Amino acid sequence: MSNNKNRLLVICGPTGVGKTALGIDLAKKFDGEIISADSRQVYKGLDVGTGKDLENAKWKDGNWVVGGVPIYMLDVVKPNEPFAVSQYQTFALKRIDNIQLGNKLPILLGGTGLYIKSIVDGIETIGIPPNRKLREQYKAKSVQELFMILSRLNPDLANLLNKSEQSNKQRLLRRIEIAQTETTRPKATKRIFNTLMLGLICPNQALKDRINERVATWIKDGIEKEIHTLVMENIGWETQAMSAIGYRQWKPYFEGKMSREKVIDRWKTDEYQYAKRQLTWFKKDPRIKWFNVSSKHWKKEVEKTVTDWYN
RNA sequence: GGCGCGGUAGCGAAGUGGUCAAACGCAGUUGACUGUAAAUCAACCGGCAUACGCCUUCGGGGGUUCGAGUCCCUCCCGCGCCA
Repeated sequence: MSNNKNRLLVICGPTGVGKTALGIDLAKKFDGEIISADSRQVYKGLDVGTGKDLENAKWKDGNWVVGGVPIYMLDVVKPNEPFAVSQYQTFALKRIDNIQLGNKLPILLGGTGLYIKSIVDGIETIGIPPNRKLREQYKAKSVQELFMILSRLNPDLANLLNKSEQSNKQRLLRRIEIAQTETTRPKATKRIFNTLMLGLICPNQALKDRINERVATWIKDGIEKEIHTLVMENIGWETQAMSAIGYRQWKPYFEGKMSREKVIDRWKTDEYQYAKRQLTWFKKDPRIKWFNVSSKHWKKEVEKTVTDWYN
């Protein structure tokens, strides 16, 4: 396959900067199709609060199509099912292959850094599945104990961990899992693309404003009703899907323990904090070309960058 | 008008004579993160200083004390009860 045929355009950035709109724009101009890289939009039934922009969308052949542009990796699992990067990687890579085979430009678009990483860089240990038994067994152990266990299994790895990682139970459990299966590790998928990575950004206050506006819109668009439906369908608050921002915050409200107003405040704050975390992740990737959506000609600049790369 | 309770760092809230620049939570800042990633976790978080440290704080003012956020007096403000 020639280099030209192996293009992958990536659009990333924090929540609320307008990634989707740009993606659709570029898809139209460069004959592309979009693969969403969003860990919560994969869930069916989580529409309003995850910002799936489906107003003018049509469901066609098992996928959403907006303005003639297909968007894949939305609504791929039921809200009571777990979903992880490995599944994402598998499905998304297949999609990319298909799009390239159809001589179109795949556009990987989203705010989930790890998902993007799984496509662009691969994840070495991605073939090691979670060990539910182990997780259950070690659930009650302290962070210190887990660290000791890991140290015994793989001292070198343990010593590499920084303070943050050493205190992170979730991550420690995962590391123990990996250490235990080290010898039988399956080969990881590694693909090399001709990649252009675009990052969208805007000044802090502007981002905050955008987030506040979006939240207001989502409330108007019926987030409460959507959650009510999920609750009626017995989707538990503890599910991965319901841990999404804009959903989990409503738990105390539905239980009559918190006012609507407070829930919404909490929601906005969490949304903003999330955006900051996304930025922390993306900022350290030197391949990303950043565009400030508050500046005047950012779209033209983006188009120029893509054109230069495309030709 | 009387009695009672309370005013602590951006917010909430501990603290009752020294170990208090002041627990803890939230917010904030910076960051980590290769199968939960919209998750999970870390550091910092009065001012100045890289740091030893120095300086200014616990409603205002005045006292007691070697020493006060902590005790006394007084004033201001909020809440509750009685008038």
